[in-house]
Amino acid sequence: MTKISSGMSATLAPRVRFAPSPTGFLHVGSARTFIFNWLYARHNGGTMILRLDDTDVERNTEESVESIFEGLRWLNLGWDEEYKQSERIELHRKMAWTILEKGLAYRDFTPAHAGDAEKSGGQGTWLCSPGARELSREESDRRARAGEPFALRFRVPRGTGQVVRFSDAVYGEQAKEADDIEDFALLRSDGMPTYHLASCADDVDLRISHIIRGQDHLTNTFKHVLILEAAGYAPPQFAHLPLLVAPDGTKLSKRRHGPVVSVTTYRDAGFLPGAFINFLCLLGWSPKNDRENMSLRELQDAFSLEGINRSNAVVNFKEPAATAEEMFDPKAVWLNAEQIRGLRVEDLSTRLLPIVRAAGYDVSVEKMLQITPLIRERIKLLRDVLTAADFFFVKELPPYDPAELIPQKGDAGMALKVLIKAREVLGANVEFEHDALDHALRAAAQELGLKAGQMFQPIRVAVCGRKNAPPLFEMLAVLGKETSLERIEKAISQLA
RNA sequence: GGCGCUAUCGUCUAACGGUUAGGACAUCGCCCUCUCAAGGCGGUAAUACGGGUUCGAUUCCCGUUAGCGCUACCA
Repeated sequence: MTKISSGMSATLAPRVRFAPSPTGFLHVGSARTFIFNWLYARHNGGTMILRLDDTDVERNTEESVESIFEGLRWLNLGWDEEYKQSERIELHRKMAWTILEKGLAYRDFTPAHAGDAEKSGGQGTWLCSPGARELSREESDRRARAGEPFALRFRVPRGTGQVVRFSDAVYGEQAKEADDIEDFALLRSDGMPTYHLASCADDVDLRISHIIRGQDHLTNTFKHVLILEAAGYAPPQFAHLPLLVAPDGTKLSKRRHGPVVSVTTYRDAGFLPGAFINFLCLLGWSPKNDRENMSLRELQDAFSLEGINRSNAVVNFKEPAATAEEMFDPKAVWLNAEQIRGLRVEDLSTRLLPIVRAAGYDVSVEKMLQITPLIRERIKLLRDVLTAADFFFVKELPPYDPAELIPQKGDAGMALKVLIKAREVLGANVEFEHDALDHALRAAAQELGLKAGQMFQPIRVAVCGRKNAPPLFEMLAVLGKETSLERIEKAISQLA
């Protein structure tokens, strides 16, 4: 009976929505749901709708709304229409009364039951409050008029052998016996709509064609189908996404897993939004052709509901982590490093500069532009710039162990000899540029009868304070003659 | 407890019923090399278990086990 209209909506430009409830920060699972909806809309020339599902006044917070927008803004994908459920309550109630009028809902005057019965010994599921369902309409109306509070419940067609069905784009044909569904609430006793009602009423009103959401809603969908049919509407196309789970196997939650599940944590650690999006897309979806590092445009072109799989995906992270990098899923970090390397120097430099300045270093645009190519292949997260290039930013090097100056198979004497020679060579008329420095320093090594590595290491440590660093000549060129010589001088005095 | 969903290397995944079960990350080794990276090459590593169906099951069916989800006047 509903085949025709749902078939039609599938051929029209799709309308999809992301509907977070503002009860905490935007977490990675929600972000992925947003991204999949967005990708589906953009791939099919449809409309992306953002709807704040804020009917739970008790738990909603303004900070949460702000935090969700903050996360979405960083993703930088945008949306076409925006709604707030709390401003649409009348619409929801209207649908509730329609269902009541049809006799498909009833008033339940029993006080809210506090989910205690099922824990202790209670067999099976709670299905309805005894007596409430059988109350006559006259009696029900009378008590309501008298001002007695009630919740409005859906009258699930139990005992009729009816089976509720829908077809999921990801999980296939779904069926559940009405006997196994409890009389869920539509309206709370304070008159506020429940999630199920509000969601269905809004989806109808906003003409949502495809509901793409987490699999935790799969079993709720039977209730939604019931509501929609009772109100006289054809259900949209459903597509449920496999859940993102923590390394411990449980659904990601802010409560259990902390800030690592917050989108802003990734942002603050120095992920590129594109890499983060890319990573999330690969969780529960595959382009089926072994492509992994993809641009937003490529993701958009390749995206389809058919590519979504059915099993939960683990997001790896370590909560107490030694370094920021260890905290995140290695694949996410790799993708980020990969995309950083793919950035043009100017683009990367522009992203790096604010981070460097926020850390208190006064660095010019020009200087940053010189430094960037030296660290582009050495950083995985944008914030790594602070540890990878710190010696470029400071006037004086922080203290380091002079023993580091000693080269392989050498001793302090050799280090000293090298540095004195370096002071001489670099202090002379050599141009501070790669090739010239290369020639001069290699010649010096030969003169001293040393291997190139033995020559370079003391100089490297002297100018940057550590063994692992960008290539020496490039580094000296950026540091400049004055700073380089100052630091070599200091190293010499430390060895003497 | 009831109902539902899921099950391929450590992780993310690929494989119209016929493949030496492929790729990526991670890991290990080698090469390149002024260190560190990056890059190149190679290695280790998987179809949860038991029954069917079939000439032939990772693939289809049933069962077991395990995990997850839902079971609120939360969403």
